[in-house]
Amino acid sequence: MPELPEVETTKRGLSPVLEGKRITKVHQRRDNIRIPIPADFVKRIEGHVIKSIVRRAKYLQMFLNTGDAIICHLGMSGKFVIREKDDTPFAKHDHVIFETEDGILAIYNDPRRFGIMTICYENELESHKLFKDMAAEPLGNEFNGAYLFDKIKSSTSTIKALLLNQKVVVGLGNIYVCEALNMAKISPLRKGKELSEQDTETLVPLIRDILNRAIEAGGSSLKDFAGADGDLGYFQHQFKAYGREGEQCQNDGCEGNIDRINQGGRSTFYCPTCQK
DNA sequence: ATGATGTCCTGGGCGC
DNA sequence: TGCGCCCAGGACATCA
Repeated sequence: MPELPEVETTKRGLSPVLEGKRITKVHQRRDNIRIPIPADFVKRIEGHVIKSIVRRAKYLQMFLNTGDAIICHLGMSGKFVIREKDDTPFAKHDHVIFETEDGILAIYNDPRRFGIMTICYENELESHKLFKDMAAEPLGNEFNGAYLFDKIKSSTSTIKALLLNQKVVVGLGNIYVCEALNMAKISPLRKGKELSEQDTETLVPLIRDILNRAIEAGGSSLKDFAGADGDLGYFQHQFKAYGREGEQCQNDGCEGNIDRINQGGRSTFYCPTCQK
């Protein structure tokens, strides 16, 4: 389930393979993923050079020397696989493949097709409907306790829903929201307007901390990349609350157990004993 | 305007 | 063994 750290890791894995490289061939094997792939997608990329790759929220933006930007979202099951070009046939869910001038394949594979692959002019990115309403990056300077407090202080939505809302802060998904709230000892059931500025001052550094540690774990996974199977962005990571229903809470001195509840059709894992 | 719910999609796990 | 059911989940669309 790619959230910010997985997308960042994917970006760091793609950069050395694609940046500065000419894309000699694009294999587009479907018309759509979650939304249609533009009809001129292949034509606008083939023969051109990827200047740089940037992560924004859970999106990758690949800037071409033509002034176009490829926009890519991994959805929930999307990933890039890197391998040298050979005779191996493409797999069932290999939807888009970028082939570089030096014979490397960057394969976008996405079984559940919740991802996005599209393209737009670089100078229209900021006003693009996918990006125009986005909140601050959680690892950027703009995101601090006061920022978060201001975004949620009058909301009757739960803090769980608010942290998942990309207009409040981007990049967080179900897993890291559960983890951050557990570490902050804040109940996912509390409404935004019930949090104090002290609460948000506690929460923000913990969000940054868990994201940074996950990115670090992702970076370690890339070091072994040459010997691995070529899958970018997915790595071993231990969570303290997520997926640990029935296990003891790991917070210092807490003897409660992790519970699993349903919020908005999604599972929330939290400790009712210490998360108030 | 805000918040809650529905929707898309496939593979894996489970119960019978 | 196989069938059907449910679940995972990001973000937009739609409804109240």
